[in-house]
Amino acid sequence: MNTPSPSPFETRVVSRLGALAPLDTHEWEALAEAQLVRHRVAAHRNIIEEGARVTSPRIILAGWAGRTRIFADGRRQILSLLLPGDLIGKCRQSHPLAATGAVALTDVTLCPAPDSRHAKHGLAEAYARSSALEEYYLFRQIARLGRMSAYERIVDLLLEVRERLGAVALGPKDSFHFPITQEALADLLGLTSVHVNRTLKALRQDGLIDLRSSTMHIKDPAVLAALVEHRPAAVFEN
Amino acid sequence: MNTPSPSPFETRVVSRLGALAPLDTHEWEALAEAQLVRHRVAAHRNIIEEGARVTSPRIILAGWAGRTRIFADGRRQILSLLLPGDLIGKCRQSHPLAATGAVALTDVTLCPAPDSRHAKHGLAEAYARSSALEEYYLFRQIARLGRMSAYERIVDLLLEVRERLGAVALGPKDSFHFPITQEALADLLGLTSVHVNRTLKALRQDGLIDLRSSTMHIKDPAVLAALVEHRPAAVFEN
DNA sequence: CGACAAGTTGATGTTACTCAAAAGTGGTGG
DNA sequence: CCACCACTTTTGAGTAACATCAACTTGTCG
Repeated sequence: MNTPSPSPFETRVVSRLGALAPLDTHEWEALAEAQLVRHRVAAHRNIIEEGARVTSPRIILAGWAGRTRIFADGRRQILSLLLPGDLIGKCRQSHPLAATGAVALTDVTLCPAPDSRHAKHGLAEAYARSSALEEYYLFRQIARLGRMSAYERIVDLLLEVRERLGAVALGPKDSFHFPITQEALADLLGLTSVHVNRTLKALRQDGLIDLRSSTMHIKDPAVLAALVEHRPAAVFEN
Repeated sequence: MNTPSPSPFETRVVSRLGALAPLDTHEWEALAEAQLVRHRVAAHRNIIEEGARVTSPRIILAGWAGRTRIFADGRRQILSLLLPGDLIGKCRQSHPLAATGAVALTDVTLCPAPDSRHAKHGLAEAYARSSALEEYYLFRQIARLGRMSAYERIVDLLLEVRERLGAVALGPKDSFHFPITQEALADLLGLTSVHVNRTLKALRQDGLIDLRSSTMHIKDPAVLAALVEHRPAAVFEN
């Protein structure tokens, strides 16, 4: 459960927060220290049970997770994707009403998120911005599910993941690790895994992507972006 | 643009905030005063343009509105419903990144939302809770779009509206004013207006609802709730 | 090498979309 | 009060997108 020192990769992950707002040395230290207390969750395991009491806030150091809503008959909707650097467990709202579950889509490593109340303004600011971004992606997810075809949904999601990972873990030449199963992808995009499979095949045949052994390579981001009229990341000033 | 005194109805609307958190007399006064400055937006008109600069926060006194995302080819997705008593324009997050548009689905009356910074803790608390609720409904909207049939989507939405209006404007015997067009309903639920029409017909034939001249009557809420395994409003303890 | 999860493919069924037109509704001005 | 208009609702017929069911194949890991 504990590992001596954070890897450079994970340090980079936590620094996503630093990119969201300037942090002072005290806050950087708090983050570095937080990383020493790791917690791992195996793929397919729940990180938070749906309807559970509020847990203390955590940061995802590695792996992909998702907020989930499970139906009584077994249907599952992944409400939103949680990627390395994302906060989970909601520092954000004093009233964590939205008791959704969270599941590890791959093996996931977590660490506690430093309390922003004991910190300077910077960390609280970073959390607030992270939360604002999260809301932006929720709206995007709604538009995707409500008004896009299967083909467009996948394209739009790929662009979103690329954008979100960009700050953290983008590989060379627009390729990145894409470890999610087609089953999970289906639950995220409101489709069946069979249809996801066929649609990915179509994307490959159209020469838009190259997906092999969990590595996604986007051949031409601009072409994808045009398909879903994607405006490059709503940049926020200040 | 100004009307002398708030009607009892609208007073009741603003009091939704009072139901979310206890307010002191000073805050009640601020709310009462805010209502004197009205602003009307006709149906189909935009309240906020998509991508516009942040506007000052407002409260919906009357009418229905919706956050929107418009696609270049004309497709429209209503991201969320904004009902009387709801806040619009986001007091909530210091970083209003999510620059969605907002459209009046019916004639809408607005008033400015009192600044919570000048107020006691109560008002800020009420805003925070309102915002937490909003997030809850966003998650619900995602689950609806991603994993429910047209029939279920409408049922689930009706229960949500009933629940949200309940605090404010529920008529006698589970009937309430339901002024939204089938076109707007379609854009909200990710369907076409034709299919919404047919599905409403099915709901009527199944004896679940009675919808005449914009008045929705739910015959047996429990039956509807069973159809979508609806748990009665996530009540939040202090 | 065996076992199990994940990916792939085919055949068929269903839900929801599209196009098109008719019928209802409410508001406005003569 | 009626005639007209625009908007909304309703209905029909044909189609496309996606789901379902059921194999079979390919990886992965012990």
